[in-house]
Amino acid sequence: MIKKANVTSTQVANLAGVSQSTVSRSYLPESPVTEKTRQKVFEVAKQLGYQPNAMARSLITRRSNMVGIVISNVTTNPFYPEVLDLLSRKFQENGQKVMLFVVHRDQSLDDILPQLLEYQVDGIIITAATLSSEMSYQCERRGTPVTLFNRYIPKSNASWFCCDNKAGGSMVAQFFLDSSHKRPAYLAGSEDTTTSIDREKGFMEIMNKNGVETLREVGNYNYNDAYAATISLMERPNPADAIFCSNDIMAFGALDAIRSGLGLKVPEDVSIIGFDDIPMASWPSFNLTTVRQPVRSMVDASVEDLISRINTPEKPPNHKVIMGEMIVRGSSRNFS
Amino acid sequence: MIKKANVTSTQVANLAGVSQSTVSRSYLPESPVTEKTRQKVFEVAKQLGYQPNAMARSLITRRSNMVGIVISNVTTNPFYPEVLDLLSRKFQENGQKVMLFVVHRDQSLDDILPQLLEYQVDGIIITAATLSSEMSYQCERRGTPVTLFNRYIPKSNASWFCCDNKAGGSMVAQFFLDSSHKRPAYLAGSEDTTTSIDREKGFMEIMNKNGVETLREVGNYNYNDAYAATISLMERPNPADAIFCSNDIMAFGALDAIRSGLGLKVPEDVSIIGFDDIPMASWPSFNLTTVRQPVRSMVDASVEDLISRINTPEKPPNHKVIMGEMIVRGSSRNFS
DNA sequence: AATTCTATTGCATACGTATGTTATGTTGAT
DNA sequence: ATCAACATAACATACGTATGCAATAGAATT
Repeated sequence: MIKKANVTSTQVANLAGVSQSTVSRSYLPESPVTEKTRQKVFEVAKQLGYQPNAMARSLITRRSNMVGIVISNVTTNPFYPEVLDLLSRKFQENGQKVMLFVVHRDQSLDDILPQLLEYQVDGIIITAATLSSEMSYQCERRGTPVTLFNRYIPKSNASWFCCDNKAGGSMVAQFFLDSSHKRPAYLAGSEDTTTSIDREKGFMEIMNKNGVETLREVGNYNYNDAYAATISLMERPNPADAIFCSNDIMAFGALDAIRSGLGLKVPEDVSIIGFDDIPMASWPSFNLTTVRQPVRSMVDASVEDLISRINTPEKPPNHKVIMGEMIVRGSSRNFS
Repeated sequence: MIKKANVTSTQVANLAGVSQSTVSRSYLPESPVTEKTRQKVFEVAKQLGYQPNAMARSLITRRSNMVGIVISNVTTNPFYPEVLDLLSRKFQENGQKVMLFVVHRDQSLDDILPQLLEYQVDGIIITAATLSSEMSYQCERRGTPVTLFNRYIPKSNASWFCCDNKAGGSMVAQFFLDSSHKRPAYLAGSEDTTTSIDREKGFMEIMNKNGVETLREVGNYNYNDAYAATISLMERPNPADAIFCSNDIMAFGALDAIRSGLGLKVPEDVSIIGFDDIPMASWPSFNLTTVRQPVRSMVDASVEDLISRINTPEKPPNHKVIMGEMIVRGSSRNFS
C-alpha cells in the first residue's frame, strides 16, 4: 500500500521560483501567464516528472472529463465491439476519457450506474441495455445526461438514437414479397429487446397487409439458438422459403443450419436476410443480404448529443431514428 | 456548464445531527460507528440522494480503484472483445473500475499512457500493443504497475502473460508432419508482432529440423489480406497442401479463398489450421482446426498479478507463458 | 519624474472526503 | 458515588488543484 508520493504543482512551483497558482495556470491554455515563465514551469515539471492530478482538478472544476459507456453483448455480436470502438474513438477526439462497464445477463444496470455516478462521470451512454426509471431519476437528479444507443424509453429524460428498426423490418418484408416468396418466417432476437420487437413489427405489418401468413421462431440473438430454431422452422410440414433474422449472427446460424444441417441450398431453397451488416456478412462464405445499420451516424449523433448536453445541462434530450440501408448479396433470391 | 451542486457528506451530517467524519466513517465497513447512527446516516443519505464522491476519496486515499485497459484490434479480431470482456469482468469482481482506451494504428501509446497516469489509475493492462521504454520508465517512476497481455518486453519492469506461441507453432508443424503433408505454408500476421514472430519460429523450427521446405505469405491478421495471400500461395507452380494461419480470422480468409475463390476442397486439397479458437471456429461453416489460446488462464493471471502488485508495490514483475491446446476439427486431414 | 493603466503573479480559499487526535459519553467495578 | 476504561463521536487537517481578488511590476502617458 506504500504508494510513491506524487509530484505536486507546489513542488514544481518551489523549484521554479513561482507560486502554485502560476504552475496551475501554465497548464490552462488561455490563462494569462508569460510565455517565459510558462516555459520555465514546463522545464521544471519535466525534470521532476510532474503531471497534473486529474482527480484534484475534477474535484474543483466539477468536471471529470470522463463518460461512462455501458455495453453488453460484446462477445456475442460483433456489431457491438464496432460500436464500442467508434464510441471510444469519438469520445477520445473530444477529450473525454471512457469508463467502461460490460454488463452480463446476470447483472443489473442498477448496480452499475451508481458506480458511474460515484466517479462523477459527465455523462453516460448505454448500449444494448435499458434503464430503470429509478436510475433514470437518479441521473436526472444529479444532472448527469444519459443517452441510449439503439434502445428507447418512452417517457424519460434520456436521449436516444436508434436505427429505424421498424422500417428495416418492412423493407425486408417488401423485398421478400417482391421476389415472390410464399412462406416467410421471422427469427426473433431476445424477446425483451425493443430492437427485435420493432423489426418484427415492421415485418409483420407488411405481411399482414398483404395477407401473407408468417412463421416465427426465437433465436435470442445468438448463433446456436438460431441454428436450432432454423432446424425446427424447416422441419414443419410446410417449411419456410424465406427467413428474416433479427441480426447477422443469427443469420449465420440459419445459413449453417440450412446448408450443413439440412443439406439445402441458399438461396435456391431458402432465402436468408439478416440485420446489422457486420464485416463478416460480406465474406464469401456467407455473402449475406442484410440491413445495414447506420452505425457511424448513430455513434456520431449519440456522442454529439451527450457532449452538447454535458456542456449545456439545460438542453432537453433528443431522439432520432435513423434509416438503415438494405444490402443485397447472395443469400436471397431476387426473382422466382 | 452549470452543474447541479453535489450533495456532500457535510450536508448529510448536518441533517443527521452528526459530524462529517461520522458520515464518512459510516461508509467505511470496519470503522467504529454505532449501528444506530450508521442507520440514521444512511437514512438521511438516501433521502438526500447522497453518494460518496470517488474523486475526493481517491485524492486523499491515493487509490483511485481504477485500472487502465489499453487494447487494439477490437474490431478486426473477435479474440480481443472476448479478452476485454473477461478482463473487465474480472476487474469488476475485484472492485476496480476500468478506464478504456482503444488504440488504432495511427495512435501511439505514448499519448495514451500519460492520460491514464493523469487520472491516477492504480495499474495498467496493455493488450495487443507494446510499450516504449520511455513510458515504461514513466510508469515505474510513479509506481504504477503495468502488465502486458500477449506481448512481452525483454528488459522492463512490466509483467507479462502470454500464450506459448512458439510451442503452439511447433504443435501445428508436428501435426502437419504426422498427417504427411508435404508442402506446408505459414501465413504470418502482422510482421511487427511478437505473437506472429513466435508462432512462426516454433513452426519453422520443427520444419527445419525435418528438412521440410516451407512457403510463407503475410496476412496482417485480417481476413482480406489473408484471402489474397492464400490465392497467391495456391497459384504458385508448387502450391501448399497445408496452411498454418497465425490467427483464426486469417484462417477463415484462407478457407474462403480456397473454397469460394479457387473451388478447391478443405481438407482434401489443403489443410487449414488457425490460432485462437474464437467461438466462430466451431461453426459448421468453418469447423476449423486451431490452437486454443488459454484466455481464461491468461486473463486470470494478468488481473491477479496486477492487483497484487497494486497492493504491494515492492513486488517484482511476473512473467508467465501458458500452453495452448490444439483443437482438431474438420479443416485438417489426419491421415494420408 | 510622476501618474495611470495593464499584464502578470501571488495569496487565500474551496472542492469533498479520510483519518489522527482529542473530547465526550457510557459502562462496569470498586 | 467515584473512578477507570473503553467505545463513539467531534475536531482539525490534508489530499492537489483552480480561481476570485489583491498586489506588484512594468509600460505607457503626461
